[in-house]
Amino acid sequence: MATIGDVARVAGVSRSTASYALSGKRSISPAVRQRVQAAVAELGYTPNAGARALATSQTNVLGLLARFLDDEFAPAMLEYILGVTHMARRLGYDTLLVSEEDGVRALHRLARSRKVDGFVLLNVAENDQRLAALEEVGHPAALVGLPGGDAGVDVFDLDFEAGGRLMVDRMHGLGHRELILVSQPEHVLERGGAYVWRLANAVRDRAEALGVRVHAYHGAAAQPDIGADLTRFLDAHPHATGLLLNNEAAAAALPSVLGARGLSAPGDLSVIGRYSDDFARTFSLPFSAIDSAADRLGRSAVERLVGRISGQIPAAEAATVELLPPMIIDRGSLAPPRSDP
Amino acid sequence: MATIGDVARVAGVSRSTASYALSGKRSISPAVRQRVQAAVAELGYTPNAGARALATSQTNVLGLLARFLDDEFAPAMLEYILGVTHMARRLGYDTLLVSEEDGVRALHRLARSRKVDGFVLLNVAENDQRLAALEEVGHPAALVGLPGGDAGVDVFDLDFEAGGRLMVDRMHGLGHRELILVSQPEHVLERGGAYVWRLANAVRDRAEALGVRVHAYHGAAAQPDIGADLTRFLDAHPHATGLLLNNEAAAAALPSVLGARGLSAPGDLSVIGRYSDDFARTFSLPFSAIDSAADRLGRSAVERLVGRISGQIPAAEAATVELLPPMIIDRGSLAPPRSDP
DNA sequence: CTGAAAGCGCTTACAG
DNA sequence: CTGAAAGCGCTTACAG
Repeated sequence: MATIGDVARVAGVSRSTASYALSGKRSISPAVRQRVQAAVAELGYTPNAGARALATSQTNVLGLLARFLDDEFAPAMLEYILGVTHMARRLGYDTLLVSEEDGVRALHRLARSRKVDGFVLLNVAENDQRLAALEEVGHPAALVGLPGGDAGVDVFDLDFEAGGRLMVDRMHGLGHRELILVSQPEHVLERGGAYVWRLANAVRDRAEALGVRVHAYHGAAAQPDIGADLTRFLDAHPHATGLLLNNEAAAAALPSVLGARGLSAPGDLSVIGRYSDDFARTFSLPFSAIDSAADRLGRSAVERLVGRISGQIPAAEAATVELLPPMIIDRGSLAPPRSDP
Repeated sequence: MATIGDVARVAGVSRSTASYALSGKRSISPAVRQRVQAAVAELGYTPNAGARALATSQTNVLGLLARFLDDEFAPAMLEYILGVTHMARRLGYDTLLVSEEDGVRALHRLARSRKVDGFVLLNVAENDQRLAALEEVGHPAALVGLPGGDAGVDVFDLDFEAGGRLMVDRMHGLGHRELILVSQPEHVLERGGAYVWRLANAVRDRAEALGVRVHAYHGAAAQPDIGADLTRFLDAHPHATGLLLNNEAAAAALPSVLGARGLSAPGDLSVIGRYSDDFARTFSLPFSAIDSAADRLGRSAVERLVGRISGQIPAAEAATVELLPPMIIDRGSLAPPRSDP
């Protein structure tokens, strides 16, 4: 493998000149620059990452800490991951994907070994153990998911409260006065999945303010339980005309459940979900939904993180919380309630 | 951040002794070893990865080259990825996830910069551009997916031919004599998704040998097209009693399609799919299926790759092709055909 | 059983 | 505008 020494020799300059010619950190005569570039091309030179990391204390690698939970919807995680890897690459970074259980250990290991320049944490919980570790190690970081207290680092998330309000407003505007809300399982919530109650509380408050009845439930996160749950909820509230879903599995199961009852949306029931457009396409979900914008959140987190690492965002600049305004992607499952004869 | 020099000073030994005490590469008096270990614990010492990589030419990082295709089923990829990251970590490696379009470029970049010790290639095509690049760079590698020619590196895949035979044998054994096969879209095949025709051809040959009629189709990879496709296939062959699916989207869409027709499996139609258990659970698919064993394939690939990297598998040992025997996970969608009155 | 020293391949003050 | 040299933090022959 060619080294900078080889490049220097071929170009007939010193190693430092070769290095500067490549980094552009000091002015170089055009002739020399040309010779160096030619040598690089001829030798297929690429700097040794370890040597460069040792010399500069920069790795150009980001640590991506995913957190997979048994009772959550794994495929959704992939979109965040791809958002992160794509933006990272675009900005000149590679991504170390960490899926191990013990995120705290991983953070310490990667930070202390200087394997990465910063971290993106996915699926951040209300009371996330990893935040304390993050503070200890002192690496730059960005979170996807809004934690409870002050994180001390940049945070990106969908505005789930606004999402809850938006769901109710839309239904109310169409004339619906009795709704069913199906959230993620209580396990998710107890474990710190704050987005569950943030949306649910917002739905409740807004509904109350508007005089809309809401029956709020937690549903299972997988089949066949969630199908049975949905059937039960629909049985219990025959006069409900709108269904709000903050639970991917419920959305995926709904077509069969409606089919089995001979119902269709929006004819018999208006439906709003909350999931990604990708998810909708993959599983043919014909329901209007608030876009979870996973890809975009991943990208934004990386953009900001790299800004911190590179110093483009001054260290003094306080950490921000960026809550993405929810947007409903219309797939035709919303209409005024059927006026019963 | 503590260095080996700090450890040496605190332990009262030389840097080389500290290093050897940690690596165990030469014998160390128990007393010294103790002091070094105590110093490590006290200082929270972790070796600097860049420095170690520079000194040893080993990074303890694996490059994972995923390949996401528009018309393939992305969530399935996640299982391979997790199989890889989990086994890698267990063996002391981190995983660099590469999702960029141009896999060939990425291979060169990572190999030449010595950022990784070896590569796992996912979703390998019949005629995969990345294989030539792999040979050029000379890094150890393992493939998930069987390419056309001789890859020159270790290959892991599901035995799709045996899978095709197994599907037909099972249906035939139950008494079915007319089947419909729904494969991935032709795009997938043309692009080099050899597993599509490997399974399809095996189905055709076995069926012919057993005197079973098979209507073979390609179906779309997403909704709503795949739903329409399925409906069309079922309409065209009202006497078919068995359905073989080598197409995840088709499996996901089938419950609604059957529901709409008032059909159920296996009462009206026996069904065998080919997807992972995880997929079945997530989407509540009630169909018996050949397990795609993504997690296991990812793990096996890493195990072998690390064996090559570490030299535990001698370089002289020829590359192997490991085809996993297919296994049907029974979910109750298989029964003898209804004896029409 | 242990230490002093060279070397891995870069970058970057320092000097001219 | 360019070069000689130090230094990043490890590992590992070499020497005792």
